[in-house]
Amino acid sequence: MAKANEFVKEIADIHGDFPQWYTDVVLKTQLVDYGPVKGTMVMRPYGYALWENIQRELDGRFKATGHRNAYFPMLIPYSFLMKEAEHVEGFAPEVALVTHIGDNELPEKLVVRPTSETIIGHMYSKWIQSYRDLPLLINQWANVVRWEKTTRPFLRTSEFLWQEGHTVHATREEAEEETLRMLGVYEEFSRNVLAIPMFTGRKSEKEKFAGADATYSIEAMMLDGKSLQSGTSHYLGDNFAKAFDIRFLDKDGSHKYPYQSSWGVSTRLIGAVIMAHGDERGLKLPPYVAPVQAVIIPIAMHKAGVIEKAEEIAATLAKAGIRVELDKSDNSPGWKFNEYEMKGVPLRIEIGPRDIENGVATVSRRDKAGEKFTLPLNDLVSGIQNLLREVHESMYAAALAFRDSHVKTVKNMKELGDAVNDNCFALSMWCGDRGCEDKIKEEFQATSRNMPFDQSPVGDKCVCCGKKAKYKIYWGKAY
RNA sequence: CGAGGUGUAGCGCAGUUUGGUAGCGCGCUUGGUUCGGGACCAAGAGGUCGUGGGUUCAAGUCCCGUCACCUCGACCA
Repeated sequence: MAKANEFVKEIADIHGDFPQWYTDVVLKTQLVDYGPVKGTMVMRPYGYALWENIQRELDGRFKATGHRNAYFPMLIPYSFLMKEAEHVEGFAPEVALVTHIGDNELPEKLVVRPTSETIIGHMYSKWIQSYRDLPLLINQWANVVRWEKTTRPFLRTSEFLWQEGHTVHATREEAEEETLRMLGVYEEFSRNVLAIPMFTGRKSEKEKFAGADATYSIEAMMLDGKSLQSGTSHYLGDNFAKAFDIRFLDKDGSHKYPYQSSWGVSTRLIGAVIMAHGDERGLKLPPYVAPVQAVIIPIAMHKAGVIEKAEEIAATLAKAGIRVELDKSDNSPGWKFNEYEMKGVPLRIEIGPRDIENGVATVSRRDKAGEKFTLPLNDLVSGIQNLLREVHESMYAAALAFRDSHVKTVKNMKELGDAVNDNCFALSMWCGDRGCEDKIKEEFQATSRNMPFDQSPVGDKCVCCGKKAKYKIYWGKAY
């Protein structure tokens, strides 16, 4: 881990702010390819399989909390975007517009959705009449388009895949509760599935979603000490309800505006996985989302019985629900070792004449590359299942230890600057003024990440202006 | 949009200064030998040199235009 971090620092120094190894790894491991249009990506099967596993895990959690999936159109009338003042201002500069069909100009421009609050708001105003229609708990899996100026595979692409939850509640309290519940789902998912510890908390006014009353985020620390906003959950108040005239008749017989939440995570999570766990050898995928959890590499394939044994083991593991792949290609074993380590496959199982003779398989863990040990063939399924769990736990522990050692509590601007320039997050008190946030951005290229729910103070003065502090907040350089 | 850079085989590049047969590495194909940490031998396939025009007996190379992409600064899941 330490070695990987040194490597990242070194590369980061050479190539500016963004580590080149990241792009190299993404391309070499065949997660994605560049698309023909700048800033778009083609998700290759290996990368898409990773996304499918993330989807499946998340979707199960959404269902378990009472949500249902639906789908809304990709094209949105431009006028919809205009209905919520802050929302237009936030998104208009980066939306793609459809202006023509063939040679005919459209009477009204269409927006390729950058997010779906507006079209969903429009539909919800038709769907919701009574308090009996609430709460309305809906999620959408979709693609969105945001034309950012600079793009990075997974971290910031012109088009990306995500899920967006859009809920409607009769009361403010219920909507706020939902906002925090889903933030909690994201945190739990990150910890138990992606093996990434997240800082959860509220974003500053400056950093919040255009049109929201409050935005909460999960923030992950990458191995170069930078922050990646990995998911957000917004409390929308009644802003969109008023803009789209969503009203319900309450028990007391009066019309009321409901309160809403929206929340989303995207393919950016794949970027988080790469940069929170990966190293100079390539990917290090957390077992519960790895497209291939264990790869079987037959040794001396031409010798009698080797292939047959490897196939038998593959079938046994697959039957037990382990995502297993047998590589029968005629590449040399050494080549295969490097290939699957680069691709981040958590476990490698070697099976050769020597193993068969001894009734074992030779196994190696990606998170502890180089170490080899043996497992008895007669109990391989539980052996592999235990190892997958252990790999997950040690990956989480390593990420947490790294993060803990890269957070510094700071009292003044010098300490804050030193911390973020030393690839750390800074935790400080803050007066809450936009001016101080702007100043920190200007001086150190660091932005506020979020304000943790545990607001027990680490001082009483703002780190920047020295006035009485209102909040405890994390700062960091971010992707 | 401001500054800089690059376009030559699937990928990475040399060749451009000084115009003269289109090259190298990896990958790919075929055959053989190998196989416990990125194997080796042999034979092959693969090119409108980003693009349009000009100069010249002759242009990847020189001149003019144009397009695309990359890096760095202002916006962002």
